[in-house]
Amino acid sequence: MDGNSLLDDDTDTDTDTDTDADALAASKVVGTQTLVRGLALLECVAEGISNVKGISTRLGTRRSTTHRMLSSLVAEGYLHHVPHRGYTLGPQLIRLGARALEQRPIAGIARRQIEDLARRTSDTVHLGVLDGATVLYLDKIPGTRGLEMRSRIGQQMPLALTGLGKALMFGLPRERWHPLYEEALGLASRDARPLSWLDYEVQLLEAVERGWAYDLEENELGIRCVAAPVRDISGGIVAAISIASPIFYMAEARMRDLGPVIRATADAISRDLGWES
Amino acid sequence: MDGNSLLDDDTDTDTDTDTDADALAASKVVGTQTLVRGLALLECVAEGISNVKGISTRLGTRRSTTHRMLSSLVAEGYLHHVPHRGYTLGPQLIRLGARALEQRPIAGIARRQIEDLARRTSDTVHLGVLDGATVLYLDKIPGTRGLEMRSRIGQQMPLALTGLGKALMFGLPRERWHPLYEEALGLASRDARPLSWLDYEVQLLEAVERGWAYDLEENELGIRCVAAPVRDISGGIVAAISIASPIFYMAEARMRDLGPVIRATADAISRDLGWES
DNA sequence: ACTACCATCCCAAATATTGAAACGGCACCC
DNA sequence: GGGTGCCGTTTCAATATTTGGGATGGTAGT
Repeated sequence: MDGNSLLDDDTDTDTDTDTDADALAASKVVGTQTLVRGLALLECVAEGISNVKGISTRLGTRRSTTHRMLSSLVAEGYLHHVPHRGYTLGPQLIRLGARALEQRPIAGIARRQIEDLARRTSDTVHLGVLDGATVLYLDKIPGTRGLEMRSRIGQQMPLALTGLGKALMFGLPRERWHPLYEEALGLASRDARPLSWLDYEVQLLEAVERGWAYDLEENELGIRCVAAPVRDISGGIVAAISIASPIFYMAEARMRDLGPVIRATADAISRDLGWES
Repeated sequence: MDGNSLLDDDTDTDTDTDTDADALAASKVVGTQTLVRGLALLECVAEGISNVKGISTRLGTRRSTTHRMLSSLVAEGYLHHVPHRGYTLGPQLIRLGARALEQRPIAGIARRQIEDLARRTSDTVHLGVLDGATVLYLDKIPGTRGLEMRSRIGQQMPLALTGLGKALMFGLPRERWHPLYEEALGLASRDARPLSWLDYEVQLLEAVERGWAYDLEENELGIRCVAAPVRDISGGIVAAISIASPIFYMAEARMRDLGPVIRATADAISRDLGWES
């Protein structure tokens, strides 16, 4: 589907027609081909391929074509161009990204609540939604403990290895859990916790029962978090929030205490979204 | 229904064939027409036009064409589609927006410094760059005084009416000041301060001399700020930072004291960018 | 029930895109 | 400093791609 799961094949290798690209593999584009190509180009640049040649080979288009598309993108502000230096994502994307965030009602509605939560706990609070096999951070209120977390709005993390992600998985059918677990292990940054699938499933079931999820350094070393799902009027899970902190401030006892707290905030947001009881 | 009559400054002198669209007026598109149309479509949705009909008339394309482009955009995650409800900007844009932010070296380099500044002053600190006649917020460290400002990363504000913007104007040729001032008055949210151009110019000149700029509630009522420009290795101004706070915490005396402080941080960032002396 | 409007699909016409070639220049590497 | 490779840009004929009218089935809202 949206599999842009390549890491960095980058330079060269191909010689003649077909290129290495999966771009052609997805030749059964949905609607307007040219448009899809242009978007692929954007993602190319997003991945850091900043030269014309690299982009051409990656997309399977000739130089002049690539150049023409690049011109449009630059003219519209979607890309920034430093003449003999390369292309980078432009200001228009920053703007649209911000707009996209604004258009999510959840982000606005939850703002107050999670700010309040962050203030009361002094910890970092995240708001995230499901996006494929990942969790997409929609908002972040930094903690006031001095130490900053690496997370950023707009970032993505493997679903199954974050507290936020686990809370989102509450709402998914159980048969999807295992594939997500596997995929997360693949996406996992460093040598992740060797938590077996059996243990994982048991823990997730317990979390569902309990109403909130824990993350014990599975995603980021030294960081623990507690997370709970947010529901909308239909009762479905549409987002999740989490409280995260360095392990030093997150003893097991505190995590247990935080459970009902985050649950309360999550439910409050849910009620703001029209959820009942 | 929902109007398609957005305010546009462009020359709408021609007007003959279809719709009011300026899209056709810009028929001298730079590169690939289809791509440009798709981007225009994105901005349409960004402005809140969420139905097919509205978009069609705005762009001057027929329904089937519009629909085809929308399909592509949805399939790639750039738009989100709720079947009989409309289109909204999608997660892909949130991602790319975040990436675009990351790709700006300034944002990363300045992070530490402005975090530090925010901590020391307890106020909100902004980082912004020039974008046309507006200032584009690249980063924001919220203050710890409880009161939150409305600003958000990715947002734009009229250049001439913000501290950040004035600091950015330091680097612009003086003949551009007046048009920017005029444009800002046009963009100004509410009935802004009736600061005459003459007074404005004098104050800006003083600010240049001084090395930092003030904003006395010109942009947001009840908010004052102090701002200073950031330079790169070429000596040109590439960004600006500001300290903002509710007027209660921003007596004139404090603003004067804050001048050298923000100047020091701005210069420190500049040095990190390669600026010398 | 009835009337919009929306979501989709099809296909011939023609428009807009493509890619090859070419040229001047900049950059980086010997 | 000379060489070499990539970049930026333009041209043009061939054609693949987009276009849009029309037609259908469905969903909301009245």
